[in-house]
Amino acid sequence: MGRAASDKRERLVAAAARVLHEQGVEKTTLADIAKAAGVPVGNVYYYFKTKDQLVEAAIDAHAEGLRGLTTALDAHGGPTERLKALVAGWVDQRELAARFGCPFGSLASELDKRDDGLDRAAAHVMEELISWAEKQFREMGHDTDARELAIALVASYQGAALLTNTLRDPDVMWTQGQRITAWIDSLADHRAEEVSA
Amino acid sequence: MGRAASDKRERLVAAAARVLHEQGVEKTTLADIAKAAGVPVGNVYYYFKTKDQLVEAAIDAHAEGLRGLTTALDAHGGPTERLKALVAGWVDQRELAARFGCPFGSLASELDKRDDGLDRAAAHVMEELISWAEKQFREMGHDTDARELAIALVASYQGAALLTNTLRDPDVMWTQGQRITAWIDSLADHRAEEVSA
DNA sequence: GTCTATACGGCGATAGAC
DNA sequence: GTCTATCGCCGTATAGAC
Repeated sequence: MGRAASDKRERLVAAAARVLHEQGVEKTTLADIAKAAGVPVGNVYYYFKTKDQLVEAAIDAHAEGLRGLTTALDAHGGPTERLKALVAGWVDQRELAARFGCPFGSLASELDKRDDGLDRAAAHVMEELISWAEKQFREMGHDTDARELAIALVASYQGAALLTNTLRDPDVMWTQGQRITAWIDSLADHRAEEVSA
Repeated sequence: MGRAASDKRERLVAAAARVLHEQGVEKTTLADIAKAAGVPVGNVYYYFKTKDQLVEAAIDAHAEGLRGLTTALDAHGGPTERLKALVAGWVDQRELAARFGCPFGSLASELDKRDDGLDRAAAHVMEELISWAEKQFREMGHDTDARELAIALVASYQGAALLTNTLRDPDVMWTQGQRITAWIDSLADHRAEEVSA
């Protein structure tokens, strides 16, 4: 595989991730993606055998982006700061969420209607996010309910993103982000209180 | 319009609401809905001019179902009990949520990708739910932040439903329902504490 | 490797018999 | 009012020229 080939493939995947977010999986045609990537329609099949494979590549791109984010967060601060930074990143994307919802959540929601492997691929990415958050809560001293808290965190965000989108109001995400941040802070006291007690 | 006509119309709408939830809007064909309703395919157009009008009728059915639920809840107990009963109802549907997500949330999420009026129709139903919850919080003495709390409640549920669906695990909804219920209880103390203080 | 032209199937919607 | 047959479009996927 040559250099130019990889370049077009990357452009297709990047365009797919963006357009699938904006339009949804079922409404998006290969022509839409090809046009956004600046690639002739029929040529898509040189890089991807089916539309589903292109969707899967877009999911993988989300997975890599998530890994890049969590790796960057792992480099600085403590678990509480890392979780709050995660939320802050979500709040920063509130304008996008108001227009199209959470880039990955709306994708997962749509893929969940399917029986093929694509729904499980999306589930795996979501699981990675939850696991990372779970690890942070465990570091904060929440040994027994770390996973429950991680799910509560991600659920709060996903629900806030859905309402932000449905109500077309970025302020919803901002307000809920404040709530979630305060909630994380209240959990940060957990170990400190036990230690000082 | 005769009796038989209304009957078929109702069957079509009921089938549409169910199949749209299970398969999603874009993946569902008129043939799927007609088959589920026991009505010949082409005959659908006697009752609905377009597919979108049938989807809109399904949204209206959700709206009426919601109104029936809130009306029933209004008849008993105080605002705290009503909100907890609402959550309990969601938890009871956790098996369905694990398979297909929240019946209305997944619909709203998909319709949000569209420009036509259907997305606003879904938004209106979501707004009704939020407004009802807001009223309950206001009755509980949360005058200033009732709407913020109502959005937090609905968002928590919608996010929990999304993760329940993605992870294919009804226990997620059960656990998060417990959390939300405890949270409502903690808010119920609000006015009592202020009064007793 | 890249792109054009086209085959093929499916779905929304219509026409018209009964 | 009810149902069948069918049209026309569009989207995926393929064949094959360059």
